[in-house]
Amino acid sequence: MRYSYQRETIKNIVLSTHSHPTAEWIYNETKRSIPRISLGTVYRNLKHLEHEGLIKTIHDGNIIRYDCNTSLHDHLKCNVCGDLIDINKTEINVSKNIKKNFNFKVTDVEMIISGTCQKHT
Amino acid sequence: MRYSYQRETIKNIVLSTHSHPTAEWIYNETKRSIPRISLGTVYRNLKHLEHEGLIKTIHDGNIIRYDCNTSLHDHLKCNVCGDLIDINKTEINVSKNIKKNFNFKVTDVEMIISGTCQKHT
DNA sequence: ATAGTAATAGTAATTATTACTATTTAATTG
DNA sequence: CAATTAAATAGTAATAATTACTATTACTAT
Repeated sequence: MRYSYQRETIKNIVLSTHSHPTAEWIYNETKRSIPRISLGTVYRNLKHLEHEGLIKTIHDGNIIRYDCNTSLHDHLKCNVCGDLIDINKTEINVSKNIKKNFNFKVTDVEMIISGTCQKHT
Repeated sequence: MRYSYQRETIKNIVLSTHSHPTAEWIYNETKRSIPRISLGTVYRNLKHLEHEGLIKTIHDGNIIRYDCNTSLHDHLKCNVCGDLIDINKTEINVSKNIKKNFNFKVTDVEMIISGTCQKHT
């Protein structure tokens, strides 16, 4: 992987927020230091960073968000404000049971719990 | 809700398969009996059927699939063949714990477990 | 310093979904 | 039963997120 200033900048931006940003948000942030950056460059580098295991993707409805928290965790999604809240994995041994019962080799578990967060009570 | 032959046909098609079809697939199936049906009609009626609680949506990556199984269950997604396999809810009391620990009112839990299914071992 | 090639910018294309509008059709009423 | 009304449709256009393409730029090894 050859060095690129664009990728380094994108990496720093994504790793410095816990807000589960979209590609569009990251694009706009990156433009602040690299005004001529291309949206394609952002997408390409986010893929690279994911491949390297530095970030993870979250499928939030039908848009993709990026998460600098690569540890095992799930998300609470508030239907009112749209916020995604990190929570610890609620079911650690899901893989083992699935493997046993379905002969299915688990590589990833993605859980999104929707509802209303405490801000709207 | 006024009767429509289109909606009735779409409903029967979705309720008669467990293959978690996409809107496109449902559109093509429906065209076999209603050749001039519009894709917009399919989307609109799938929304209606979901609203009535007759079907559920599954967010598979960034496309939407439709599921006639409205009971509480999760999905195994095979990364090789793309198949979605129904499994019973692995964590029934997730809502209660989340409610308690995060003051978050859960309305839906969507979990997709990715990996490799038994067909590829 | 140069050559080679990976990465980029800018733009076009693609895919899934939603919006729009003139026309059709189901249901209601006199 | 014919006329009225409004919901639903067909066909098309628009939108949004993402990917593909290509000429140019810029890292890096020699």
